[in-house]
Amino acid sequence: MTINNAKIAAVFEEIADILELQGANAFRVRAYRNAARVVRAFAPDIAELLASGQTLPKLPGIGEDLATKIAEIAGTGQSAQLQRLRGKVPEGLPELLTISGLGPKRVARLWHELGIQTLTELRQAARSGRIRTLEGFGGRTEERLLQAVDQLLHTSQRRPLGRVAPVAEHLLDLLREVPGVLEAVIAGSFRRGRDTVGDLDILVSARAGCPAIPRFTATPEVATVLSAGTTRASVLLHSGLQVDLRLLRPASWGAGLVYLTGSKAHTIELRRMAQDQGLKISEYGVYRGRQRIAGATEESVYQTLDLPWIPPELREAQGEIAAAAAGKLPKLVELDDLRGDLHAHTYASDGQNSLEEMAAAARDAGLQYLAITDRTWSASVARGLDADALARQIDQIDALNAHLTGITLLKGVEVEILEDGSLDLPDSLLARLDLVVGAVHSAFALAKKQQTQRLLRALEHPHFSILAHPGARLLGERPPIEYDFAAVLEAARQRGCALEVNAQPERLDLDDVHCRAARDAGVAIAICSGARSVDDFACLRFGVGQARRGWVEAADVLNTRPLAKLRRMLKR
DNA sequence: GCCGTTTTCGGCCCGACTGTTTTCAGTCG
Repeated sequence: MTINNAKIAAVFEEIADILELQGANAFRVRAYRNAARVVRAFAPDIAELLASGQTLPKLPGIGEDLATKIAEIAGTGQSAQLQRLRGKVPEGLPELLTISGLGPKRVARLWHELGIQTLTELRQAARSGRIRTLEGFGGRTEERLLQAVDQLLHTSQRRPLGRVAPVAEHLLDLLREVPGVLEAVIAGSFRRGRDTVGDLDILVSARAGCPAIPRFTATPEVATVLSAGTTRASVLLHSGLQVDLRLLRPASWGAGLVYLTGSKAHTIELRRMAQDQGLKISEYGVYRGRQRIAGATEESVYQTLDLPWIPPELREAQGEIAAAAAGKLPKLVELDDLRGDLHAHTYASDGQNSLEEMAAAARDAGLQYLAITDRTWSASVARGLDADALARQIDQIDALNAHLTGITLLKGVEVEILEDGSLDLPDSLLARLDLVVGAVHSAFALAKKQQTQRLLRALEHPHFSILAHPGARLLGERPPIEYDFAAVLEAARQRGCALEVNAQPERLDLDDVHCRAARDAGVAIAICSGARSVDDFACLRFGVGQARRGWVEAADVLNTRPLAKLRRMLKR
């Protein structure tokens, strides 16, 4: 079994859960959770790093003890501490912590006083009315727990950002119509552009007496009201999605935005800095003593700490605050910087529209060029292109370009990277194209070493231009393939190939962490829609968001180049 | 468990909501 960073993080999360159930010091628990977060966001594969004799660099929140534990897990795949802790609590107990409304104290009491160890036992106890017999637990609590268990069993956790966006924007429209509402935005991980969101955090700026909360909880989209106070409400939609609404006065708008946008780690870092300066930051403002000295805008909050405004996508406590303090924040790529799209399909393979329709839609989306990259014959899609069909499409595109205005089509293909790393079309044909996009769509479970060899061999093909969705993941459906990212990155750098950020909501691949590593390595990034219909160019914004989370600037992105320059780069 | 040009000990972000409390603990974000 290979130990990747995510697995090391999972060990720390489990240790934190069990310690919490044992009533351990809350800050010690936090240290483990913090370590899990830091390890997960660290791009190099730690197990490989250590195996190759290198040492783990100093990471924030990872001291001597945790560094030793990381080395143990990376080397042996085990944690003696976790083994020991697992013996102390029933196996199913940590899972109970995932129930909304149940924390460590209550779970521990349910276990000690009622012998509840699993979700099923919790449900039975609630149904039979045993929970309300405990001191401090009442009938309401019992009822809510029952609901929460059913909720947990019936809904999946995080959802792709691009799938939630339409719902989010609809709710904003509703809220903006409520009298007294001045502004409404989605904050939280949605605003930070994370690839998936667990819930929606809506922030509303309103005058006193604004009925936003009762109007919100009464909308037909709401299935269950979890809580509703004067400044805050929490609901479940029929889809199971949780939405939290927060009401603020205009004077607190900026402070509220900072707080509710997070991330939690970023917020904590800011609040700590404020403490050092004798200030206090809350969602209502920045205070010196009782006096509010800032808070109406986000800029005013950061300014009290002598920081420039930090783009939401960077707010992950990954060095952005230090960069801001040093005046070294990146100037992040924006949607408008994209001059073209380098990955799109037509009905020649698995797309739904013609060359002409795709060209027109791309032009309407503000693009100057569009690469047509249909799938090839060995793909598991109907009508994948063979050599003859691709040759015909090349001629069609040449003919079409002769009278297209405002947009240029580039000749490309999304070629299959076969299991052995060969491509399913001959180099002689690929040579006639403007660019070659290659991707893995099969044999996802190859061992890491073989998978790496496969990708490295593909990158060696003389006409290979862009490695599409390198991890081949599908959010919520398929985990990323296992491969040596550092080796692939180095090969791409040497060969002058780009790595794609595929903007399809289920892909967003490269992810943020790998975007940043690619940028740091000087490997070009291509932000592409992978469009299969004329509507799909709209998802480019999610790809841009992912790149922004990876600190990517316009100059790091292949398709921000003007066409002439792009052609020169592709020739190399 | 981490961290430190005021510290190697003693701190560690801050506030809202709920339920069952006669004043607050637990949970959440």
